[in-house]
Amino acid sequence: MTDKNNIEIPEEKKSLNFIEQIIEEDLNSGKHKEIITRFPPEPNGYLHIGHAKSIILNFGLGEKYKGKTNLRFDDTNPAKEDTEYVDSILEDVQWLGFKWHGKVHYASDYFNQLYEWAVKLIKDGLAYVDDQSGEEISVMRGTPTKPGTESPNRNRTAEENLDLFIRMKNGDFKDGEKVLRAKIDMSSPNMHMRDPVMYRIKHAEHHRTGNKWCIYPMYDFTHGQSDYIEGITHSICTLEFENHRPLYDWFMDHIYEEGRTRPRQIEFARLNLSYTVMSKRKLAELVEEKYVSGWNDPRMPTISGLRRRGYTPESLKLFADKVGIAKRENIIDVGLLEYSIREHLNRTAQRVMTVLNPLKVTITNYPENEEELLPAINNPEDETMGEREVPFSKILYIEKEDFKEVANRKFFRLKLGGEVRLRYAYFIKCNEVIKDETGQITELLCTYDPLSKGGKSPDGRKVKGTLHWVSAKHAIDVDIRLYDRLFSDESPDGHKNKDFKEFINPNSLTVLENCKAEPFLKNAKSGDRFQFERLGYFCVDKDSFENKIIINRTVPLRDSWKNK
RNA sequence: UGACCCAUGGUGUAAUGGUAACACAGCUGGUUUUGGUCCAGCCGUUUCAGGUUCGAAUCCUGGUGGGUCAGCCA
Repeated sequence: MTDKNNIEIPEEKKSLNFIEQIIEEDLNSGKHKEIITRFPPEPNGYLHIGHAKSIILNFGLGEKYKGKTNLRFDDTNPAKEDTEYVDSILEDVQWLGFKWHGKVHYASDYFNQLYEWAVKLIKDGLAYVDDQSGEEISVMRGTPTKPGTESPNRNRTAEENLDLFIRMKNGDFKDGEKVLRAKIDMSSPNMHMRDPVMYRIKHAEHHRTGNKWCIYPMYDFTHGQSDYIEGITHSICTLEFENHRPLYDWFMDHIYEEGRTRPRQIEFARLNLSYTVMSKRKLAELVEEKYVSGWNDPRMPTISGLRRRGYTPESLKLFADKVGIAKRENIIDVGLLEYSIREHLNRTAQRVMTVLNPLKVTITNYPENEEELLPAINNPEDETMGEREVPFSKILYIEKEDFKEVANRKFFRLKLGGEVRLRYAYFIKCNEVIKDETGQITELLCTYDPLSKGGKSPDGRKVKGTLHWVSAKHAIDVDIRLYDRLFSDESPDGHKNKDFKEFINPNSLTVLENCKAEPFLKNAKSGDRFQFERLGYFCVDKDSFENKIIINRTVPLRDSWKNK
């Protein structure tokens, strides 16, 4: 490699994360010819950006290593699950641009097989039916530092256990009356190994199996086996399942058949984002208590919320890439997410001029009924997007905050007696300020320099500021929703004795009505994204109707002018 | 007073025993018909203490700090 005669430039190899390293080892060693991963949501809520990280990881690995990725619903708890969530999850995964291999899988598809494995474990003396109440079981389990106590039912014969289990299945018992437990070790230092419950009785209707079953397997007795059935090679989950891995392996040890693919569980750190909460329970609370308009409120960190806010699938992939994969607990600065959407939209978004808080400007030396069309660049980062024409006339709107009667030299926008450029139009100079009785500025009287058409100075004189503007006569009215972070605290659920809702930002939504937009926006459709010059990236909301366009601000432009 | 896991700039992620790299944030400055973009520079004696080694962010031991586990949730 360091041979001086060797003129080969070593390939710049992007470093692998620890999961990719494991996969490459497994592929190189021949342990697996092909990898199969899976994304296994429980359909009991909407997906959030943390799930997006997991989806991108699992499907990304499948693509990178030319393997497969399954989508499997972990639907073993009929009390909490619903097809509404199934539908939203399907939509979100597809929106992110991923295609699962084959059909959609459901853990409930495996209930028969799971039942048979349970019977096998009973016959092998590795599982027993326990009559104790939930509370008794809990007490008998001990604590992390004190070993548990064995159940009085622990040494029933296989025959008795089998009979009882069949009767559980047949509906002979009420909810909670009996459970099936694995017979492992009540004194294990790992709580999960203290005879974990495998099956519980729930007389509830399941969203897919209806009333066929009244016993349902627990997560631990379902997940690994589902992986096994599907031939999953790498079962990737978050850190809190680390302590479950010995149990995952224990069940696998007792059902595994030589020659089949044996799945391996690998854990990575879940995503945490600053200034928001990520748990399904807390997000549901925000929805139920109407702090937001729904799961897809643009302030929510849900995939559907981000989508409505204007985030693109590409931006979330860019974000996931920057965030990386590791085992360290983390809180990612929400600024990184914002950077990611700017990065994508800067390259792709149509530019347009819109005035949020209009201030009337009359060009006193511009002919009364004259109007002209001025060419404007659609995206300076992408020539192929071409140009459009923007109408100019005597009466215009500029942004209120772009004018100050008097200001220091750091303020290089419009001031009384000062000159600025109107983007793609002319240089204008402000000569007079008109105010109402209360002293509020209502109008500016300006003159333009006809020779500066297009914004180029004819005599080489410079202006420091360039403003966006809209012709009053041609402007269309739009309503704009400005969003700020939902919480005012960096880690709203990180305070011991405080409810996360105490940190809700009361100003997370500002609605501006009758903003003035360039006519180009007339035909904008729900979901269209734009850069409003000098302001930020915006996305047309689905709430828009016939003749009123409603627009969400996705994210402001970076602003290095932090005077004010 | 258990088991398992983690520890590198403000925030994340690399460096796989051989000069601590990249991104974001922040701060300077340059370019610019968006105070955007783009470009350049600045910003860490790798949690501590020992040990192994010619050489340690990396391996070993111990400490400290943090996380997870006591659902018939996933």
